[in-house]
Amino acid sequence: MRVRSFADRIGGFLSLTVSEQNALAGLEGRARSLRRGAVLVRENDRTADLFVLSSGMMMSYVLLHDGSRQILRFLFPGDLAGAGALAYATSPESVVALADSVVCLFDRAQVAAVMARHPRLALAMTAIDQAERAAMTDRLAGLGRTSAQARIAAVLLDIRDRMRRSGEEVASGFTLPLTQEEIGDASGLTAVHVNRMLRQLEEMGLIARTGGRVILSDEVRLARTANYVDRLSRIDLSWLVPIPA
Amino acid sequence: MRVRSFADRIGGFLSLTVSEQNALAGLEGRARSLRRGAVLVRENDRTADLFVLSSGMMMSYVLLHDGSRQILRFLFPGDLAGAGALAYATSPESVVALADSVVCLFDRAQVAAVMARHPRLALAMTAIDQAERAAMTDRLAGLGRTSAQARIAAVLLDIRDRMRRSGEEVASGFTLPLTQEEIGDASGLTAVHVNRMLRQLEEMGLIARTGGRVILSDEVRLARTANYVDRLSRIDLSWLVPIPA
DNA sequence: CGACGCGTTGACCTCGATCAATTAGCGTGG
DNA sequence: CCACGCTAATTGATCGAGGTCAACGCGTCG
Repeated sequence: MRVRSFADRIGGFLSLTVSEQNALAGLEGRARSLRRGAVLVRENDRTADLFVLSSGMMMSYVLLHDGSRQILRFLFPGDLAGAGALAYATSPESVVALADSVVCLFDRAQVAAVMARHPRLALAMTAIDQAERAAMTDRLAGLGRTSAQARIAAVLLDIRDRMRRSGEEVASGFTLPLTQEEIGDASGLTAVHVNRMLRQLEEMGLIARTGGRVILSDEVRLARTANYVDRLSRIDLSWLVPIPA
Repeated sequence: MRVRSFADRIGGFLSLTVSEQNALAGLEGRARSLRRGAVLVRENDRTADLFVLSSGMMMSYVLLHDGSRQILRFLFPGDLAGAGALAYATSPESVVALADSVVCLFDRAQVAAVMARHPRLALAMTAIDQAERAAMTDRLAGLGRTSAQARIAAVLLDIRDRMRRSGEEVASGFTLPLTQEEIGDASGLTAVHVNRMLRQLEEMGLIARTGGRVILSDEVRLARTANYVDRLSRIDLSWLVPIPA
């Protein structure tokens, strides 16, 4: 199983000073293991913790009054989540494990202290968050303005890229760790229609499926139909380098 | 015309020290006036600036390959935008003035410097950003999972609350500074359907319209049908207070 | 074996899109 | 003051993407 720390993630965008590395190492908080399906945070729970997913896979979502669910984000090793705790006393979203997972919890005061001492880390964190925001706006545009087919294609590409970034070896294909209902809740569709769109993408030759595995056969056309951009890969922190502590 | 600085906005959540006030005052950047319709930033433009809207009203949006538009956010005086510059060399979104407006531009290096010197401001900025993220997830859930009627109701409530926060006196009603097409591009609907939903809300007695003015006649029912939450009003930074510089 | 969750498929329906036409508001020039 | 032209709002008719409902297959687990 792939394991990633937050230091690994930040280090991927910025070369860290020893002092910064130590700060991040010292931050490694309370570890907690979660079984598949276990709920880490429930919407409106009182919470003061942020966390980094160390291994496994999780998702965050909100529930609407009629019981329907909108999945906001899939989490992979190295991802920071729960940052809502910086602004709210209670969580604006629920977080649940999609696979057996391990998380590292940090109290927001710890996070604040590290940010105060290491401005460059604070800025890197902010920048990564901005990239996630951009990814979210892409999803917003997808839900508001694109076809069911495009949304499914986008989900597939997004998960593939996030798996890769988290250290998984994803060559041509990967095992989709989601039910079609979950894909639907992420893309604003019903499970039934997700099924039809997967079939359609398959018939068009853009993907192939065998068992639980998905192969992105024609990434170029897939990315084009999805309007997809890998926001995390475009991060440019070069302007930040000349500002050491 | 209402004018708001970023200091006003942050000060609304946190009592600032003199040093912090000075830092924000010193940050007030290059002012720039924009006519209604003027484009401040275009998607993929090279940019290193963030900005605060001082007066007027703007919006950010992205364009899809087929030419359709998704409005991401409406900006009111005091709102910070362009934070994508912290992560990217080119803007992930376009920003345009919806009314004659004035903005204050800051280079990201300036912003970084202030954040480095004033950790509490950095955290407050981060927290406000988290609140905007929460608002965006609400919109995501709205687009993915709610009816056209609910989305329109949400847009109306959102704009009302943002106007209020920016200092506008919004009693029972306000002048909607948007075309129905813009409301549609914000909510993932067509202008035609926006029109029908406005009429429907009117017939249901939830809103009233006279000329360009909208009156939210039954806020309670409106909020219920919209699944609406005012994220900015729930920010709780009390935990931050005990960490002075 | 039976219950259950998930995937798959078909039949049908609805919400919102699309197409089209009309009306209202408003600034401009005569 | 009025004719014109443009943009936005409004309304009706029709279409279609995606939802809903229902049935069935298949694998897993107790």
